[in-house]
Amino acid sequence: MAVDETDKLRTARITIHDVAAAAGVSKSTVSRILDERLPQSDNETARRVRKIATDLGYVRDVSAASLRRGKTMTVGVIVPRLTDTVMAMLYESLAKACSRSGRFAIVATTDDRPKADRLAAESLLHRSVDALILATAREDDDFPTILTERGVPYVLALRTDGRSLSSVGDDRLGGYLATRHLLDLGHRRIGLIAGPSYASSGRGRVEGYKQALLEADINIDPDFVVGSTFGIDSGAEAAATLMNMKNRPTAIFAVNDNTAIGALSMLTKMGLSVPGDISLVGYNDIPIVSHLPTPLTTLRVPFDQIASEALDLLAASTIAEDDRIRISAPTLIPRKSTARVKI
Amino acid sequence: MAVDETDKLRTARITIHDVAAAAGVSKSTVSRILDERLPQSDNETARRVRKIATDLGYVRDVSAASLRRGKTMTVGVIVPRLTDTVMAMLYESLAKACSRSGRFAIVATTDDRPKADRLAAESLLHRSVDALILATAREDDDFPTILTERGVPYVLALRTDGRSLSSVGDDRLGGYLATRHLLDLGHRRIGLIAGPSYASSGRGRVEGYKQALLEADINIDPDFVVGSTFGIDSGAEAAATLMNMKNRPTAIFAVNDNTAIGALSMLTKMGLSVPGDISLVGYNDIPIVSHLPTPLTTLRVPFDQIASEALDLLAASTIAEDDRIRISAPTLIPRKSTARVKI
DNA sequence: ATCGTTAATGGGAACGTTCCCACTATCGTT
DNA sequence: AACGATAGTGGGAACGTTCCCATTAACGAT
Repeated sequence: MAVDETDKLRTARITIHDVAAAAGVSKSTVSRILDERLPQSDNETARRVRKIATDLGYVRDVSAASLRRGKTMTVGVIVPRLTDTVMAMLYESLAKACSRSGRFAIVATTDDRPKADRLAAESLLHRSVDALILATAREDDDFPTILTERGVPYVLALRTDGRSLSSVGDDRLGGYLATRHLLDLGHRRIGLIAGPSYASSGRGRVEGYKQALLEADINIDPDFVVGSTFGIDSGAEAAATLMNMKNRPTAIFAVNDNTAIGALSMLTKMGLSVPGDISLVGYNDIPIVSHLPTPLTTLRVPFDQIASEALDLLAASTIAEDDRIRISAPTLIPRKSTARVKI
Repeated sequence: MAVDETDKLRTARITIHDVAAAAGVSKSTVSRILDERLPQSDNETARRVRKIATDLGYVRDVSAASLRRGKTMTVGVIVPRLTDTVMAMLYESLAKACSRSGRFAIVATTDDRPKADRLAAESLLHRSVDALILATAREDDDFPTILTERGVPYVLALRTDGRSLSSVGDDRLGGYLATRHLLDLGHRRIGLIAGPSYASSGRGRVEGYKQALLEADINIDPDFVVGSTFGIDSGAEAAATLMNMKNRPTAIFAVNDNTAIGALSMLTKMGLSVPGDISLVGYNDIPIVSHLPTPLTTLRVPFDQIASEALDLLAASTIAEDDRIRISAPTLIPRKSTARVKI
């Protein structure tokens, strides 16, 4: 008998009815008292019901609640891949921010395939997410338009298409700070590993770079701006290109830490010392770069803030036209990979 | 009017009723025909209903289905952190394997806090996952017991407690292969950065190391086995410890790529060349290690297979006593960080 | 021709919640 | 003392599915 009891407790789910019965009120009352969206009432009854609910170990059935409410309290996140540490950091920040507001973030990856964001979105929408957060925005993409047409709320993160609601880092500022840092160290010939043109993040950093050079009255040598992907290999190639020039740069600003790591490899391979022969700046401050043989000077991106702003944009019902793109400022983290230029 | 129509189509969800009405059958019939668990019937009606369903753009409401079925087709994954690339790889493999069986993997992180797996599990169980996959198992932990008592199906991945259903890599073999590789290159004094004792993965690799040395009739010098966490810094420290010995090793096997990267940093800082002065082997083959200045020799872990086996264990209703722990073999990937010992 | 067997169908009750609505009690106001 | 406003309560219908059950149709065997 006692066994049966505990057995029941273990398997059978405790519903709102059980709580209602135990408290001697109706299920409606319990539902209202436990509704986390309503202002928390502190009735005698309310307190008692809450106590009983926790004592009984009641947890709301999300399926039932979602079905009735028409909301799942779930946000879908689409990233190229989680093995890209930058994306993992973004996702962790988003997950944290979601849980603060009682929501849950689920993630799908596109595996870097260009149009795979559609599939990823489909799989997330099948799970009835309330909204999407995309970290895969490309300049020319019409995917946001499709989402709008389908009535799916979404926000772009880290990259923007310039039109959609977006929460991004201040890439222009970051690019400026990085370049300015190198200028302050006396560098005049600064190479840029520029990243792909489709990503707004990369483009912004390039603009910041140019702005800093202009301010310092330095001509922008187009040869010093080398395109790349965001991958490590590409960074290595770009570094080789820069280093094989006749009047080669004394410093390199890489569009992200991955390309910086690739550049570092290549420079080492070429027998150049960092920062002895050449200074190097990355971007993102992924955990590994502070532990490299030469800890990397880089820009720390406030992922937590970017995540908060993204959710904030989702929550807001109306958004002023000039507030559609939230921009969070990065911080320069000087480490060992940058030094005063040798004369 | 026409506007109203399209507007309705856009917002109002298409239900099984709509499909039934359009096909002139009952909702029960539609439900049965679209049930993906039943063998796909190819009636005249079945084909017609399926066609109409896709034409209308019907997608099953997961909340309603979950509520009624009592299953969510969702698997919860708990990892220490996704910024650990190994864990990101595992999660991506699990997500892929889940989607193959029509399920979805959601993830929660413990942020490396020892008992945070309870919280993570709680947050996942709140979302009514059907099962859990844990990559956080510790030797002495009673968390699995708790889960069993609560009747939550679970499988351990990458690490095992020796009792629970588990899908792991063959760490002993991996350790053996790594060490054997170094032995084959003529190394006799091989240092080991051993990892924390609570993780079965680390312990297995240590055993493999010892086995290889024993086979080669080499005494195991306990000083050559240095404990560590799985972190980069810790790898650096351990490498320093090893290199500061009077009769120091000519090769180091690091328990994972992170510690190997730390070790590489430290060795470089100490002015030692890899593999010129010292050979180095890592473990896991995370993407970055093939792009380091010295591409790292390491062991590739078959994450996809480990993920499949984990889901397989979840699916199996009964499991033979000797089949509770599935073991997948890793592969040695020789790169530039290991070379024949200098005489 | 009749019977039993199998296969396909539709009606309707569940799953656990939320939310609309009607109802009662309480309170301050005139 | 009577009144309207306000707050709290409970009944019951929804949300979209699945699944049990009863019914009908089809078919081969006797």
